[in-house]
Amino acid sequence: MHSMKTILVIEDHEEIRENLSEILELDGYSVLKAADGKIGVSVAQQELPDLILCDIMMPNLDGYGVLHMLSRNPQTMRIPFIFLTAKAEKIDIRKGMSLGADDYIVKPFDETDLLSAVENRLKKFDLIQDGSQKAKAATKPDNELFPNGYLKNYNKKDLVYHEGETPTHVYQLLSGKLKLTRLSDDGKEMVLDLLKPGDYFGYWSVLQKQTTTESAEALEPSQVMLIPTADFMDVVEHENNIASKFIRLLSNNLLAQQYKIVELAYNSVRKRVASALIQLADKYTDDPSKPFSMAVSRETLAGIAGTSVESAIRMLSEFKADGLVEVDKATITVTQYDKLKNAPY
Amino acid sequence: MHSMKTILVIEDHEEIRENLSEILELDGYSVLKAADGKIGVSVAQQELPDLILCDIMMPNLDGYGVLHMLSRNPQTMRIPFIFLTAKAEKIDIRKGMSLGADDYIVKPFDETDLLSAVENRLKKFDLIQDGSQKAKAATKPDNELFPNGYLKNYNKKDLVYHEGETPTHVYQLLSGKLKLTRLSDDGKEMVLDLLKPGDYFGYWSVLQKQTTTESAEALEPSQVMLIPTADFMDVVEHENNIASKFIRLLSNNLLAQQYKIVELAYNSVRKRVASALIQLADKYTDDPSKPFSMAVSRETLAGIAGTSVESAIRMLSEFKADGLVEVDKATITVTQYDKLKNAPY
DNA sequence: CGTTCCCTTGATTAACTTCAACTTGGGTGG
DNA sequence: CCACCCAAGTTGAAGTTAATCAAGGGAACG
Repeated sequence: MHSMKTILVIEDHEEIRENLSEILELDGYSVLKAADGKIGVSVAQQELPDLILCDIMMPNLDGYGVLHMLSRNPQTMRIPFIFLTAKAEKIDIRKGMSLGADDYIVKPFDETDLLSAVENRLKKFDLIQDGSQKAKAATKPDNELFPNGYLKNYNKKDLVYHEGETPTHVYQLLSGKLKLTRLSDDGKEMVLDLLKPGDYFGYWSVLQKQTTTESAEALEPSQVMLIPTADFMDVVEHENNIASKFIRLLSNNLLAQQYKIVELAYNSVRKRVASALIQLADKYTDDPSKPFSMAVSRETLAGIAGTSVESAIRMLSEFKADGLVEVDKATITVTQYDKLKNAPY
Repeated sequence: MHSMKTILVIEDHEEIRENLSEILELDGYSVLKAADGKIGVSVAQQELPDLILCDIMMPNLDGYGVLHMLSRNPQTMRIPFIFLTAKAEKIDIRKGMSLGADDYIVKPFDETDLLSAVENRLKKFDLIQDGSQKAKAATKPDNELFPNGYLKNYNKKDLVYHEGETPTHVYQLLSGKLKLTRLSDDGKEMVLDLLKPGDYFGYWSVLQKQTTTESAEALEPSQVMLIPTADFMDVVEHENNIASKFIRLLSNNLLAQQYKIVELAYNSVRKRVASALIQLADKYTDDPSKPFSMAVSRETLAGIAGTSVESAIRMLSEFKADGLVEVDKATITVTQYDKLKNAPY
């Protein structure tokens, strides 16, 4: 498939390093290993691999340092560079991307994710001798829209995809709840949208042919259908009714976001938190008139409202004092939907 | 055309009232006149017109009062109600819409706009005996995408369309500059997007089949192509390549708005104003590296940044003091594009 | 030549974030 | 089962930011 590409793995944990190497070798790559940043840089400069996978947190020289040093050498600056990162370190992602990393893989990683990220980056890299792989017959069954779609389950806090990745799929949420979030420059998390079963997501990045600009995280155990991007594009470009379906979805999202923009610009935090609760209730209940309970972390709530966790909590206790909501541990119950919605301040 | 529909005009200024009546009568409507709100209400209840045009600012009983009173009477509550409003009274629009007005016409009004608004409302009203006007052959020339599009010129401050109207067209800006704005509940104006020649706009409302949620205002003399909505939908639904073009436009807009959301939620006003200037420069110049001058009112700038006019001005003078921009009357020149863009705070 | 609109600046006030300390609860390992 | 720990939630106090209110300047327009 690929003519023996060489990949350099820089990672201080032996177990992870060996695991990675094994996966890559099984897929037919030649693998170089380095146990810390310093070794990594020297190997990279001697061997000039086709791609580099590099951990961020390492003794001696960390991942940022490696990237920085390699990007100053003309011979190594163009080698595709993918960071490995632990789930927790949210803010780091932006830092790395701004330094010029090409992609991110979050540990613990999925085998498929890893290989497709690697493959994607290599493909993008040698676009010179490209252009020979868009054959594929045009046979589309009608009952199953996306024949190559497959299912995957996510647990609470799992990421379906991550800000800055190359999109590999388009997604449809089948069950559970997800949030789409984006980090600001100073690492605060803004919730762009909440998803409910049936919602498609992630397709805008595919349509714009750019890396994802937001992350998708499960709020509870969820089942998602993954549709390979090529599949999706194929269908959208050749099937009229599907195209217009996505046009409608897009314009719907667009209008919802317009509303959010105005709200964020000029409404008080109190109003925004109230609005966040309403949005949650609207998304996740059929009949908003009766009391609706939901388990939302304060952090998520703050992210929807676009405020600090502390402020969100303060507003929440105000609402509680006013008898609009009830709070029991993590469970928030909206008892006075209408009053909450129409509160003037 | 219409079987002698009756329209009631409630307006205290005789000149405007007569002018309106004349236009409507010429178009074949039967017109009733009322010189103030009180008279208007009694005429409406006696004559039960098919549609009511009503000024807002009036002695005795103002437009809101008229609407309120009529909406309490079962006989009159369903009569389509269109407000007439002077350009200045921005905030009033929301108030009226929330009271149940169906549409707005801004004075001084364009004859065509007036008649199409009236016609639209009447059409929507008797959807009972509707359904006999979607004939039209399917002949679409390829060179001219939208054969029924026509041109129209707008001067500075003119509105192409107005928040809350029923969309009658989809638009493409051919020359000039436009802003898309939306008012917050307390009447502050947020600029959702700036448009440059070539941009399509207003199509999202058409695709969602709902009234417009934003206004489009010319920032300088501009030429716009107006495409009837039916035409647009026809083309989008049946021509693959056009559909995918609009899919791309939509997803592009969507991503731009995501960015704006995060910025509004968590960035300082200083950053937002800087960002607004960058956005202006990016939109309206080909080479952002060289100094770029633009004539923007402080109000518009504040609207883009989502802040008060005073704050926008303060930031502007800070930038001036730092040598990043130069200001001469209304003309702002960005001299240090990069510094402005990358300023950390 | 007055009036209006837009811009600008200063002073005050209100809102919200940040920092820091403390509480609670759920889970884990001894 | 208890002790401990870590994460999430909560509260108070201090500090910052930006909106608001108020006043005045200057150009433009009739």
